[in-house]
Amino acid sequence: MEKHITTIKEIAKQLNISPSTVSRALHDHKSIGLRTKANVQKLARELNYEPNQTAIFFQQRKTFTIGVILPELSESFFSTAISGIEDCANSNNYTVLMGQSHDLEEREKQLVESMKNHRVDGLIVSISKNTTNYEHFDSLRKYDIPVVFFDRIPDMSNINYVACNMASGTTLAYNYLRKIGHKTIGMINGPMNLLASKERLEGYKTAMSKARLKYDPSLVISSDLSPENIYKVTEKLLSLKIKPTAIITFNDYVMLDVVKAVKKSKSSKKISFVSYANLPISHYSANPPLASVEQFSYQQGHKAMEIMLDILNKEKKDTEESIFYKIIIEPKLVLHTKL
Amino acid sequence: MEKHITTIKEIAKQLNISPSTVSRALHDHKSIGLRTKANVQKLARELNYEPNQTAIFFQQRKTFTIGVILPELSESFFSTAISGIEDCANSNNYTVLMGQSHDLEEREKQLVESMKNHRVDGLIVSISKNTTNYEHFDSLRKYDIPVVFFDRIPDMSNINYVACNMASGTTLAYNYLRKIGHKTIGMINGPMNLLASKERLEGYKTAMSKARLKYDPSLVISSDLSPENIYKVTEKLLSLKIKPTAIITFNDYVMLDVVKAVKKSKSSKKISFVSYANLPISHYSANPPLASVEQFSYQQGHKAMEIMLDILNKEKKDTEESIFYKIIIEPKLVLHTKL
DNA sequence: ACATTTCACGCAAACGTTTGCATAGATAAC
DNA sequence: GTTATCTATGCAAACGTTTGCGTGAAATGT
Repeated sequence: MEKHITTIKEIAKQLNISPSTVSRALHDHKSIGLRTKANVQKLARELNYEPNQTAIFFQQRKTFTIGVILPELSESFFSTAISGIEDCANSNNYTVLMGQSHDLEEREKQLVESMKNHRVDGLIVSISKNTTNYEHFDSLRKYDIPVVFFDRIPDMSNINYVACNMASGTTLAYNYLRKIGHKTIGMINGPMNLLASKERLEGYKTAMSKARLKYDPSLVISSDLSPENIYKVTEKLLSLKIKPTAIITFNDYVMLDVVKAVKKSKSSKKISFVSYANLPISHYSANPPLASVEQFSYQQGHKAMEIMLDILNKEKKDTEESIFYKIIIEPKLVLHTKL
Repeated sequence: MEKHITTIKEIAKQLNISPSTVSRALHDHKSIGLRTKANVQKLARELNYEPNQTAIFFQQRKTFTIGVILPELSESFFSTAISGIEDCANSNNYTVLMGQSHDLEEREKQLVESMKNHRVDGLIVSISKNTTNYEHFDSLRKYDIPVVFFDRIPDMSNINYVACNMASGTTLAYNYLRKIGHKTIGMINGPMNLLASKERLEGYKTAMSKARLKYDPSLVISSDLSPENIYKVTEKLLSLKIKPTAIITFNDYVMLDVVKAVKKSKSSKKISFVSYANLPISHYSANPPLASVEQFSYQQGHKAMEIMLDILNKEKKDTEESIFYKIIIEPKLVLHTKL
């Protein structure tokens, strides 16, 4: 393995032709003679020529790279989602540049900056839960870098996104619990600055009003998703005069903490759970949810990337019509059978 | 937001100085006068100058990008590991280019190729379990792209790697099970072409020989990790004359399938498990393992990146001594208390 | 006052590839 | 035989940045 790196120039020199001819020959350009084309391709193979992408990226002002920023890779929802993104990207010859914000706005900002400087062709983002300001995404417009949000999306109208309809998911969950006999159904929600929390609440209310029931605010409690806080709000829920017999939890991680809290409280009654599937094996757990709202994380990621490709291809044709893609994925209620 | 992108050349023209001076001024080069330095920096800020990394990458033959290839992002072991990689990379101004092989050798090859063309500065790899040939990594030497393997490492000597000592982990597991009274301890291992499987077997044997026990091969069965196969080998293990009262499983995913199989078999005896922690919440499961061998995935990823940085910095000094980093992380046995 | 050093900056090449335009020769059209 | 068309190729610029080398001018030394 000689350490020499073959360039177009060298091939040109060896064949006594110009670099442009070599370049065109390698691209199978029609204006190159069959003879030279064959010669070039043969020599390229012999010398083990490999195009220098960094040069091409620079020259073409296109990197075939998509930036992905998400809160936490170790959260299974996101790792599954990025898996979908990567699969779609890869089969379209794009690669994925990745960064985690760890739910810090500052870090998210830095990552956007970094991605921008890397000249990614597009950015797919699930925003940090602590992000309140979205200005750092504005600067991307200058470079024509489109942004597609998924799952955790900012509350703005002029954006592309793909997300799951948490409202209808919650309605499904509520209706299911009623159907199997529960009368008092509580909910431990997330922080209200998240759209996802608002939607859950909305779905909860919708289900009740459709069933002509009166909404009792004390049955729905917001938490900041920290274990301590979840413990506190669970106690609060269990101390109500009319205790819930079933609880809808913001997600599986929350459920696990709620289960713990319930155990500690030594509540005599058995409480049923419905959760949102962040964890692939939540139904293996000791006190599994009766059902989970499936959010199709892989599909969300995949779809986000599809949208991105669409946008990038549209851009080429320079149709300056700013249409925003807003894809809503309908969640499904998955019933868990006992093992 | 005007769509104009400021370059060094423009700053130069506006100030009537040369681009080289601007470049140096922005880099705080000592040979630039304080006056001009200030002027340049002021104008750069005003015009919102942002360096074009693609140009820099090209010029410097350095991309500050690390490629990461691993089998499956949705496996929590790997998503946690890449989280560690990314954190370390990010705090050292590197970004991460990511690809999953889905355990396919062909795909892995393509990814290596792609990463090479992207001119990543280094490559961190956990090889696909179906990879038998490692030649595709050779071509990286030509570009001086160092490779660091982690967790799933090829059986070669001239490589850098960081991995967990599965042998001693298994010994720990075995000894623990003996200590709490188990006499017949089975193991459901992975495919023997994986080093990890060999090590587990080795650790199993070591534990036995240290305890002056005779190794019974029928108690240790290899599986190909597919649910069907796991089901089959579990049945085989349960049909032995002297049935195991405890089973060490290759990892948590395997354990879940084994638990299922045991349930189906309606074996009267309760079987205890010890597993290797791939899943963060395996101990929440209905039939949780008594203990898990903690593999420190985050730390493995982080360490792999640290090694990479070390190699890249050494390279700069051009010391042509090829030393290979071989980092072994000692696993820990984590005992699970019942919820 | 002259030699020498230091300072502050500019010139130009280089990194590898692509592409619009020009052109020499060949072929075809009339 | 002249003009028009086509084929196959080369030239040179461009993408934005960095850097070795050169050079006037100012500062320092004697």
